[in-house]
Amino acid sequence: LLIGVRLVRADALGRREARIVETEAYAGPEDRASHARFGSTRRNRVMAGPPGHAYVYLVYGMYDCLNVVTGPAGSPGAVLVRAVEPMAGSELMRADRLAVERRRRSVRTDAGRTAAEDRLRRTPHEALGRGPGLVGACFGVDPSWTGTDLCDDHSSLRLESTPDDDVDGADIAVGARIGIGYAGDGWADRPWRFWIRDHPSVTRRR
DNA sequence: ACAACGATCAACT
DNA sequence: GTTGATCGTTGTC
Repeated sequence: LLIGVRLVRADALGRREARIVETEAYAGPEDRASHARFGSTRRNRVMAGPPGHAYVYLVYGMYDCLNVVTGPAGSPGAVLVRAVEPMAGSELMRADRLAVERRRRSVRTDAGRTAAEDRLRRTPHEALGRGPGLVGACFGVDPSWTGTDLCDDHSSLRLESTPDDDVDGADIAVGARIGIGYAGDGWADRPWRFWIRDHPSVTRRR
């Protein structure tokens, strides 16, 4: 399980670090909610590769979502990082989230501009990475990051764990995955979403 | 070639 | 509780 593990991006810009507090599991072709459900394609082919690599895709035309490939090579699967708690480098996270807002506003009317920026300025620390699209924005990743070896200490984007990251099993809540109603009975309600109960950085109920 | 549709978020009522 | 923004991927013709 990835809950409690640190997501780290370290490069010339600096070091950002966040604790994973919410995830969702996606399986292979049999999972009607998984990107692997159509077999191997150019987009998802990394899902069938060796575990521990990044799979980043664009959703709704504007949000980049980060997944960690799971399972042995040949068995496609991935875990979506739905939310993180910032631990270090939150200035960089804010900067990249602002960059996303600026990108959006270039095709928007003047009216919405300052409102979005002001809101980000008021966004509390623990809410910076509260949502899969926001995780991607905080870490400045896009689909070109697909294939990055997250288990390699030399990768600028990687996973790290420390003894502090051990989570008590009793603190982990389980439920249905979000935003996959199209998958149908038996898959849409499959309890493959995991989060730290009552954690402030976990996405809210809808 | 073309049309439909999301593993979302924020701003509305 | 509803809706608009925005575009690559996928399935269909």
